[in-house]
Amino acid sequence: MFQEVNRRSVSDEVYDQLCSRIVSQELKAGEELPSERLLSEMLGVSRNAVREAIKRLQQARLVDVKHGGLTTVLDYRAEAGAELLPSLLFDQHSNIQVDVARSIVRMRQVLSPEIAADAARQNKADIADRLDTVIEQMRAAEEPAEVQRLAFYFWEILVEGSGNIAYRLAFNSLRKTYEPLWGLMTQMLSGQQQKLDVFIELASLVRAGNADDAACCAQQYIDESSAAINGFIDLYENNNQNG
Amino acid sequence: MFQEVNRRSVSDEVYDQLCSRIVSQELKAGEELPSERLLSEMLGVSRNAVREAIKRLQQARLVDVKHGGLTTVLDYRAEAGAELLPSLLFDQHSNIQVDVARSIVRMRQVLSPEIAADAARQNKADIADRLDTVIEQMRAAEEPAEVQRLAFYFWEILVEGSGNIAYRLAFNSLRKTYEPLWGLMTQMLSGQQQKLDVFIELASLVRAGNADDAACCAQQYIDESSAAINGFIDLYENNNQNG
DNA sequence: CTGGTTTACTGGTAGGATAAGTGACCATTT
DNA sequence: AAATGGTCACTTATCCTACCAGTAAACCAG
Repeated sequence: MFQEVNRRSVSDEVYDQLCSRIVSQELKAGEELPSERLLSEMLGVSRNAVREAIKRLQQARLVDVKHGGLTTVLDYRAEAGAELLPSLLFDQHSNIQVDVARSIVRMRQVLSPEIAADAARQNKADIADRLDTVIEQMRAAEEPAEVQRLAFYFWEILVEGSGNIAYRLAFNSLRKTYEPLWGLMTQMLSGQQQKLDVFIELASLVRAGNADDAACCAQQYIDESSAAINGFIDLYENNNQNG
Repeated sequence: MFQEVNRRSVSDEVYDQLCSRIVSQELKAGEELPSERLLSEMLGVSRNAVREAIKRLQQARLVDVKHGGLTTVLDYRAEAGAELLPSLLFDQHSNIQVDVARSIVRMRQVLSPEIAADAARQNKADIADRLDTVIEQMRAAEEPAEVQRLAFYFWEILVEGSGNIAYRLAFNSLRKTYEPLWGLMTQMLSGQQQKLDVFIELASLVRAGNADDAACCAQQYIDESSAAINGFIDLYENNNQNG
């Protein structure tokens, strides 16, 4: 009904502006940013806000700040981490960058089978229990969007269950990237997730500690899911080229 | 002879201190940070420095800042991205967290074969050319450390060649994580990389666009490499338990 | 019980003062 | 002429004070 008002701080605004200019190559690697004072003057904000924004750019390894010298732009492809993906998914006109989208789908596709395998190897009953709980909820759910949400939650549990913090954090990054597309995703995959068989099988394989079959089962599921998403990405790409 | 002086800014210091307290669960999820004014007083720094540090914590999704209210600590396992890995690798006493180290090795192990396959699928001659150049340099290199460095560079090229930005950024995160261990790594793997056969074969498979064999070849290499590293991690763990 | 007001917190923004690093330039020395 | 070291005009780093704005709880009037 009512959507929360979008309240953004000045320094967020500055950060986004600089970040998008760097990502869009408008500010190329090796180039120098204006000085903080000049920037704050040009943007009509306090130096404080500019400093906070630049600190964040520095943390994202998008710029190199040198005391007494100018701040230089770094090559984000070579330096930045996975936390940059959300900024890369959309260009300046809010169009989806299809190559970025495909990259994310692909990475998810590659990691998922091994995550399932590792989760099975842990052989922890509580993980299987949690998976079963989600399956029950999926059975009870009525709306496809709800089933969709639970399906992603199922995977979150598997990731957690793999006991691999690198998987976990990488998946957090991926999740943050496709979060703005959540509405689209549920539409795209609406006709798919109805059959719970795969989830049930996966949960039982994890409970049995059968890593190889779990990987195989997961791969089968994730390949289908990825193909579906990629189909929509192709569609989006073609539509955007024509219109 | 002379080593560079370690110059760190105040806000970096504040950030590290808060970050490590959150990661070490000393500040648990859901708990509230002291107010900015109080923090700046307790730490003996200006409020400005505290604000810059908190902005970075916010960007790393370690805290949730609410205007007019207190900032609360988030569950970093559920929220943070891969950029947090470097902070997780060492605990407060600078001991390596072996489970984190194993996680990183594992993720690298899982991704690498598919990266090689995707790079081969691109079928770009310039990638193969660059790989060949590195092989020549490896042949010419004398010190094992140099060969080691080039081996990692070889993989960087493959990652770039896969055309997958998610791989690229994830690998950047991994690289930043094991960068402080670079000295150790070269020692650990010193007896291994001498044989260039695998690299030569990989480069030729990429040139031929043979994705399946490239994946297989990469997997063979990366499995050996991972086993070697894991062996050292086990050693480290046992040594640390005893002494 | 509801809705407004006050108050005392919180974070957000602004901009000045001072310290300190950097690099170009210049004077001195050799 | 070349090397050394000082000066100066930039920059960022830090701190400070003031004020704006949101929050929540206490309080009060209808």
